[in-house]
Amino acid sequence: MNTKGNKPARGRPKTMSRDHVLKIAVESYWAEGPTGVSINEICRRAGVSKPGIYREFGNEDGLKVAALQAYQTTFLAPLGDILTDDLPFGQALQALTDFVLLDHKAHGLPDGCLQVAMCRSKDELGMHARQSADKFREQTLFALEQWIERAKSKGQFASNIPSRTVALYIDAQIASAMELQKQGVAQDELERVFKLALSVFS
Amino acid sequence: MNTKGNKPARGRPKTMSRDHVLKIAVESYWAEGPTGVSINEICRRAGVSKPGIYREFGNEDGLKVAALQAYQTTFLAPLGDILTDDLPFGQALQALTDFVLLDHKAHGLPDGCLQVAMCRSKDELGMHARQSADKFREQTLFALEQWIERAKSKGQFASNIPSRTVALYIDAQIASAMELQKQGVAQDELERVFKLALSVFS
DNA sequence: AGCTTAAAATACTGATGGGTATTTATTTAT
DNA sequence: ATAAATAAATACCCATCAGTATTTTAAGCT
Repeated sequence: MNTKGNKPARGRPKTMSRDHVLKIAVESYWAEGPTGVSINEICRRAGVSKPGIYREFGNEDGLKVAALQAYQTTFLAPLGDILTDDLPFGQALQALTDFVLLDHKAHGLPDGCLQVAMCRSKDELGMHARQSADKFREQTLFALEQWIERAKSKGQFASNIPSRTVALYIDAQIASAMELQKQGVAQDELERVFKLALSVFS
Repeated sequence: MNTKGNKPARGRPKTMSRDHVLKIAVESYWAEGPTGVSINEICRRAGVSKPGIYREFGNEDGLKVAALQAYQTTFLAPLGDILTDDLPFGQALQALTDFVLLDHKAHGLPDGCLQVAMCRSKDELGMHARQSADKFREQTLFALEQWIERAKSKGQFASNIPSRTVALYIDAQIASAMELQKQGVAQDELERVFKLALSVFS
């Protein structure tokens, strides 16, 4: 909430930057998996003491929740926008393709998707991180579903396949594409695969 | 190789069953992930001492290799058969669907796919387990590719999409379906999603 | 200056991890 | 009987983990 907002009346001034720690945590969990990095290691990388982390985030679960939410708002917001912007269906599909083909390596960011990774390693996570991941997944599936519903009602999606089914399918295609990216599949190959996946709609 | 084949001339007779330990290991890694269960825990579950495991499998990496290979031959062989049986394309697609829709829970087995899980947690694995997972993945992609090539040459697959692209796509659909199963998605919903995925070929 | 407040850093705890040294038990060969 | 061989079981080693108690440092307040 406040990284700098209200300075307390007295006491030793805070030197640890919550945002800096979060950035390190997001990139670490993103690159190495939510269970692949320890708090000790994150402390080392962020140049911060362990009690500092615990004062700021409570416990490991709290850090993971904060990292996941930071990831969601920073890197997954564009996806939500595409689905709620009410674009013509074909245009939205193109935007989806662009989103998926974003070359993270070019921006110095890991491949893959932290949200997907958290969902997958659900049972090695704390309660709150699990809940946060589940909730976001639900919201995304719902947004996909509503988007398909709208496309149907606008006559841009001619099919009697249940919207929920289509939502699950598209969600899976996005996750798969990001997985392929992580595996090092070339961008043009990735594009062919994803466009093949979307070709079910034409 | 030999669980009982050659009995050594002398020494205390072996009581530990390699197959029993492997069965426990496969199910444990399958259900909880290749990094989600420790050797200590597998010892407990198998009712076997730790040095016993190390005598039999060398180290953790060796146990994972053995478990993965047991999984591959036991549960993934049918997939390979479908691809090499030279069935008519439509029939092979149906067999693929049946394979994916196998209800593991009904057989008391975990959902998801250990092979896929191993590939995904590659960088938390030992060298040999990683190599074994990679190799099997390559073989599967190659089998898929050849299968598509054959369908093309038989005129049952009319498209100019590269076979490698199609192979990556189908591989992703199988993995996605197993992931959905693990998430508890209903069988009929799963079937709709998978058939939607395969509808790109008709 | 001295007191209070709060964060930083160090050092610790107990549990668990992978892996192993050592001892004990059970067999065959002499 | 005893020695050799081999597996089983116990007990251990050291690293690392999540989490915490304790002390030190740096500020404001009086």
